[in-house]
Amino acid sequence: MHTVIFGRHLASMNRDLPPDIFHIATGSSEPIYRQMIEQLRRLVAGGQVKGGDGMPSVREVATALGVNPMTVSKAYSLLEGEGLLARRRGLGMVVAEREAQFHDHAARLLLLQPNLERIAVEAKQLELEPAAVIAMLADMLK
Amino acid sequence: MHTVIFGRHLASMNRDLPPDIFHIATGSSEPIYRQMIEQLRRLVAGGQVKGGDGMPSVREVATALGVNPMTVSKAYSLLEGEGLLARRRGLGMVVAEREAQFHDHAARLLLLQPNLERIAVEAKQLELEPAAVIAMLADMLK
Amino acid sequence: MHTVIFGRHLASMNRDLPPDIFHIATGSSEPIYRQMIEQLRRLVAGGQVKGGDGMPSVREVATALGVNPMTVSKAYSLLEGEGLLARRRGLGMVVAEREAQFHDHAARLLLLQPNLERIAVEAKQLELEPAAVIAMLADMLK
Amino acid sequence: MHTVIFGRHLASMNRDLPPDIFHIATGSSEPIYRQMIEQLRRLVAGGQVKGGDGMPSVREVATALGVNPMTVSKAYSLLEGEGLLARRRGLGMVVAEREAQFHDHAARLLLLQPNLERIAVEAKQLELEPAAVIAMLADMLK
DNA sequence: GTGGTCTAGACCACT
DNA sequence: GTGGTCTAGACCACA
Repeated sequence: MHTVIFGRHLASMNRDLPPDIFHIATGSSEPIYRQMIEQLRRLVAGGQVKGGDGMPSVREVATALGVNPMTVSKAYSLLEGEGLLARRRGLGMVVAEREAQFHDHAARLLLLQPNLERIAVEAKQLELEPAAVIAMLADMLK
Repeated sequence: MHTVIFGRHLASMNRDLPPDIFHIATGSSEPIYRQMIEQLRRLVAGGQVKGGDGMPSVREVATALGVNPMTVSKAYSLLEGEGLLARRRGLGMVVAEREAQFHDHAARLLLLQPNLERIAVEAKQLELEPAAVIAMLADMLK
Repeated sequence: MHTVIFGRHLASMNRDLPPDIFHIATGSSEPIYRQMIEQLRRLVAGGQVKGGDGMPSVREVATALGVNPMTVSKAYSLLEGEGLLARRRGLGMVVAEREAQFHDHAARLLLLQPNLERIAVEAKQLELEPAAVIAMLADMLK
Repeated sequence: MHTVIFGRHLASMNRDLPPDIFHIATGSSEPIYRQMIEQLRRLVAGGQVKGGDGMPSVREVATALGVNPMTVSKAYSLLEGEGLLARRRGLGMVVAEREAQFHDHAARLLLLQPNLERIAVEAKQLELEPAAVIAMLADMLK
């Protein structure tokens, strides 16, 4: 799969992530490449994926997901532009060391904040009881 | 705020709604017409807008929002197809009497459910403490 | 080409830039989309293109340059991600207002700095006389 | 800096070059093998490296730079094809005697010319004052 | 009309 | 083997 000829040249590459780290909802209106981007962002922020981890190759992911390699490539490129992935030319992509630091709990919570705010606005427009909304969310989080 | 342009004295004290009942985030990735549709649905379900209320004209809304009249027209047409608005020939759109009934609290909560579920999924991927997420939402709902 | 139906809906759109603002060296090893990106960055920094200016459409540029629309689209998308362009959905791209501010002379000089530093390193490795290098550059800048 | 590993006493006091004569920017978009080629060309033209000097082995350079030996080998092969390096069977590569002559100052300046022209073009697109550009370069060349 | 997404396939550069 | 670039063409959503 990824034959290493000279062991020491990828000192920073920890492990190769499996091609099935991405889970795509093909029915969703959200573009495939965008689903991939947001998933990887969360995986990194949550610590499931660490800096230096070797990403599965574009072709591997493409076959695993049954999508066109260009679609995967687009996601990778955008993640590279974002600083989350780094290219090892001729070798593949790795999770960037600097950017992919653990976010602490507070930082991760901040990532959810804008989405929570949207919920709050909608709940108010619906004139819902705060307690009922909170109870529903609490139930889902179990 | 609620300036009445043409006093329309009909049965059951209904009002003419102002052109600024919609609040559009032009920067959002959500289409304008869809923002309008969902806002009106919530306003009706929450009771801020009642059956028989007169909608502002396409042109009024378009200028108030700085949006293409075609976009407003599209939203109105879809809401009409949905049964939430009704066309009164020569008089413009009014909120439909039959469809636009108060939803009770449980029904309104159901409208929020899918969005809450998205939040729950994201919170789990971020490995957030349920208590922290709930506390944040509770704070926003005050 | 760009028929405006209702004049007031694009208050911030100053003028439509011609499709030939880009000059592509097809022989270059530098990718087409990257040439476009760097050219627009410089045009904005230099003030030749201002915030609010309407970009020519993807299809116009593509035919003017004789390249695939997707190539132009890629450049536009990356420039949007960079904040230099903004999408007006259904209407096309405009130069972003916030990002596309005049750079003053000092700021523009900073854009050239890294490239100049590369030159300096190379000149030293070639053990060139500073005066000769400077004279050559001065001649080219006339 | 110039540590001699194996004293090789041949005609015309030539040295063994250290494995760290190359300085690679792995983050650069310029390919590693190309960086190596251009650096060696400049070092030879500038006289820091002379005909007959012994190049460090592929393996030495690869480990010193943390680069794949194939990459170093590719650079060496291309430099050999160019005539700048020569293969001494069983002894490794040496800098070629015939090709690796001092370039006089004018010839070396010519090597820098294309890069300077790129700078000039960019400076014009940025509408920079020639004097300011020249001053900045002069400062760097000190 | 606008841009966005995805597919299929070819070719290239780098390691 | 790796990713990058470009083309050609189809389909969609938005205004």
